[in-house]
Amino acid sequence: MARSRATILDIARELGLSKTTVSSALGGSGRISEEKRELIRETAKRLGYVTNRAARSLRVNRVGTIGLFIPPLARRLAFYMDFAFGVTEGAASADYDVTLFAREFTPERAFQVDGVIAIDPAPGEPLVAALLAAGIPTVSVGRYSGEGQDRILGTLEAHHAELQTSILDHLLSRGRKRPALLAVDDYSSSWTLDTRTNYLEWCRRNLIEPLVHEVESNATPRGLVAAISAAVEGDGADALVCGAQGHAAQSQIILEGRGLVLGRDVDVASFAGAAALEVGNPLISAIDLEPRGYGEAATELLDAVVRAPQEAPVHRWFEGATVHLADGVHLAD
Amino acid sequence: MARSRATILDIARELGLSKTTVSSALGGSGRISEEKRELIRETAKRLGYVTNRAARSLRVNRVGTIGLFIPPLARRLAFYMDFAFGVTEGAASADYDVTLFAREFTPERAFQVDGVIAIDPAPGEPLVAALLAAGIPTVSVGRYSGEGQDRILGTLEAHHAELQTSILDHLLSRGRKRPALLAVDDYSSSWTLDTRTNYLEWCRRNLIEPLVHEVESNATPRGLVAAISAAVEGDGADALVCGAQGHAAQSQIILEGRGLVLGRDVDVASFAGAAALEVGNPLISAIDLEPRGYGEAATELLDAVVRAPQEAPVHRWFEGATVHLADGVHLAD
DNA sequence: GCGATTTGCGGGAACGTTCCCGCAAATGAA
DNA sequence: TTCATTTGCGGGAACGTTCCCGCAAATCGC
Repeated sequence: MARSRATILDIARELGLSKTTVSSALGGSGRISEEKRELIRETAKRLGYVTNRAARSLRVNRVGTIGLFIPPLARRLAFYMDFAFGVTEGAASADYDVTLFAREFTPERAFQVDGVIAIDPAPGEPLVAALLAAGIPTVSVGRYSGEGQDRILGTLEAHHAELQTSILDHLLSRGRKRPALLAVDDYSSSWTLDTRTNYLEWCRRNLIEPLVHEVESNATPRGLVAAISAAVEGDGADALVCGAQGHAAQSQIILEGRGLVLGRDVDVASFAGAAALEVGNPLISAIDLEPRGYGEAATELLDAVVRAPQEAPVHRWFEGATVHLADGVHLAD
Repeated sequence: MARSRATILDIARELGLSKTTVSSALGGSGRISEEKRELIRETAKRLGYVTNRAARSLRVNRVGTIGLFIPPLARRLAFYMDFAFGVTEGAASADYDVTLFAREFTPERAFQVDGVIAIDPAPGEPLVAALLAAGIPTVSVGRYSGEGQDRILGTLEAHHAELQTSILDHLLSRGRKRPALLAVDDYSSSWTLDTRTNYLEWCRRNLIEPLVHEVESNATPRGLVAAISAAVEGDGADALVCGAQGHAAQSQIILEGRGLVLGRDVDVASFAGAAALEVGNPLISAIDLEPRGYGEAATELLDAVVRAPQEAPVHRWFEGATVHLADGVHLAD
């Protein structure tokens, strides 16, 4: 496509100025009279000028692109999709584009990025290890452990443990003494792993018998039905805590189909509430992880550590995640 | 990040050759002795050389990146996520990176891409219109109609109508005379619109009373339950055809919760089967849209029309989508 | 009114590639 | 041997920016 765009030189010629003047007028730097600057801006617009990023990149040694890594098994989840578009939005305001990482990362076929965001990488995730080994500035969302972890420039974390604990505490305060965890068997995301240990830890602290039921991450509805039966009928669980987006909503359907009333006969909660489906659902307690804001925050962190390199790795908390508690009917104790 | 990578000149100096020689050895062009070419390749690897895409782009006037547009309301659907990674994979083998389009496209803040893939754009979608107006090479997956539609370089289509018809025919052949459509109210994707008209058309041809029930695209489970009740109990539907990924699986749960047996009392089908959940589910008839392959095919089409510009717009069919029919129990007529 | 500083702008090099051309040496045909 | 062709490689320019520096003219301090 030989679409020859107007260059800075075209503008300069048009106005009888030099490219230096035009460049600094457009870039905001340099000492230019305000009237001339405005004139240059106008003609740039008129000629349909758009700055050639390749040329700029070459000169300033900065690509203007950040890479995004999402764990393969997690890619289909709406949460990560929302996160991705959050990153894209944050990136846009910092003048980055976002490239999706799918293929392998090898020295020969390296992506050309200023940095990358890796969300919930499993311990030792090969792609992240390769990035770190290659010295690509990398920020992790959720802790990364494994090969090269000391080369991570920054980590963004949400208060997963506290939020999850507050949900469990709420259930307990409502008199639910047998909350079961419906966990998924996806170990490619660190979040899944952390969730489980946090639940077990909470049970230990509160002297509550842990009831963990595993659901295949891409199981048929049957699998969920079986897990719920095992929990409610088998174990006598009085509350269901779901570790995957959408599972709480599906649980609601299943339980109501059996004539149970949510908030009275049984409580349902989600550690990763899907928008509308679970977050905002008055019968379900759910953590709203605010994926878009999370993504934007990740971009800000990456931008910060890339711009102003720090001695030590930077750690930041993401404060946007919130918990929505369903009150249900008052339970007599 | 002042990570100074090895350049072509470093290799040239190291071997006492000229940059031209090194460049053509690495690029595969030019007349070079095979031994020298191998030597150059080795030292390139040894020095950790990776070609600077900015410099190349500047020289050859090609960016090496394609943009991907997904309708805002559809972004959260797993189908589009899979499609996106299909595109990314196809792009990788053609040596492209993939940039996600989230922000506006304006002449001043233009993305720097060689072309873009727009999937299921609604008629007149503003971003697509802007791209076409700016002369960005654009390929549409699913027909695009509206402003600038004649500037579309290529269109990739799946046999949605035929596949959907074959599902409806199958239901009919099993004696289901009152199949209801559970449609979603998302009009930002052309696929949704086409699905509905195709269903109505089929009903007209087969003298069957159309039963359309609308579900909010991000409704709570309650909404789906209500729609199903209205269809099955209200309208006496004997089959449910779902127009959104995941709805068939949820329908299964709801119906089984009511003691109905799928394939005997009622049939369930999906026009957009979710992997594992619906496609491969022996009780549900589902169209497997093969999103990954679809994405790869889209990349191939874009690459083709960008490389070798055609006179007329190119139209291609995607043959990868398949339909999986659930037999259920034999129904006496 | 005179030197010092500031303002407004331009020249030129550099970023790392690719590609056109040129030129010597090697090879071929006669 | 002689001339034509091929082979192997290098010089140099160009892609569009940015940025360092230089240099007049204008402004300022006293």
